[in-house]
Amino acid sequence: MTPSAPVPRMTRQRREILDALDTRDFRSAQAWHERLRSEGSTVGLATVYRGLQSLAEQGEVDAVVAESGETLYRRCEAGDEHHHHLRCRICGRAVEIDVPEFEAFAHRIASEHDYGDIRHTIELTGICPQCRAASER
Amino acid sequence: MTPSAPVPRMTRQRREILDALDTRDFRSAQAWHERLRSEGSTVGLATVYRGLQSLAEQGEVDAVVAESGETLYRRCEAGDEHHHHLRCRICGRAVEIDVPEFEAFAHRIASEHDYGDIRHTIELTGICPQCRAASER
DNA sequence: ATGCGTGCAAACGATTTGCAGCCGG
DNA sequence: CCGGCTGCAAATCGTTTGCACGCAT
Repeated sequence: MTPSAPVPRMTRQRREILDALDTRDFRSAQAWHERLRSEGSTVGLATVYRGLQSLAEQGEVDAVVAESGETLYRRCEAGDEHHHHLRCRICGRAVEIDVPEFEAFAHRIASEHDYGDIRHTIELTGICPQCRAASER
Repeated sequence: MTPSAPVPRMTRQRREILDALDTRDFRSAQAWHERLRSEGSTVGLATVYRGLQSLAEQGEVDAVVAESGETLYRRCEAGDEHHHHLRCRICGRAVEIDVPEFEAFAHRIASEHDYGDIRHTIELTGICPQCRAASER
């Protein structure tokens, strides 16, 4: 089906991006770029954008669109294909959750309305313990 | 709790925006603006943005962030406070669905992780019957 | 009268793209 | 060697904002 996209070339900057993606936090492309620079990398912002995009296509990273409209990325949990998160609206820290029943539910609704090629996003956000403590003083 | 936000003034352009919001489709602020102009209104783009924002705050319109990052709006179903949609990725047409079990689920997960002020977004997208037919020829 | 709402254009912030040179395969 | 990858800067794009003026209250 897929006309076999060319395998991305392994360059220094691509490796650096991969290496940087070690935390479990969602961060914007700009934030990742900033982090890379602060660690001595000379990678360009555009390259980080292009790299994260291609990694997202390969399923190497998760990408979510925040309410602000900016896209946040983080390394994907290896293997596990489909998952959702509970993300803190303040610090971005996220924990993975699973919504077993929901997958089935989505498809039932979809076929009920005769919609095809179903895709779903569940964004669960809140304020994490640390941020709650910080904000209520 | 809320320090009572001032009641929006009812101006010609605000009325026009309200009037235009008659379909059940999600559209971008720019799309609504275009529609208003094409119907003879002279309302400005910035005003449409400001108007839709304030309407969203009042709960008069729904706002969802598309994958592209742009915000889509449509009139809210009267009364019904919380709901979700199955939206066509091609034409934007959406049907309202409800996910009764999910509300409870969201709060269980939240308290499990000690997150507060929980908010959730469920975006169910697919290709509607018409668009499927159109695209497969 | 007062000051919120509006229009316009400039400002913005995130992301994308054109292009010349680099370098991994 | 060659085409994909990179960096940079300029270009887009959606959205926001500053400001002077008009109009709803």
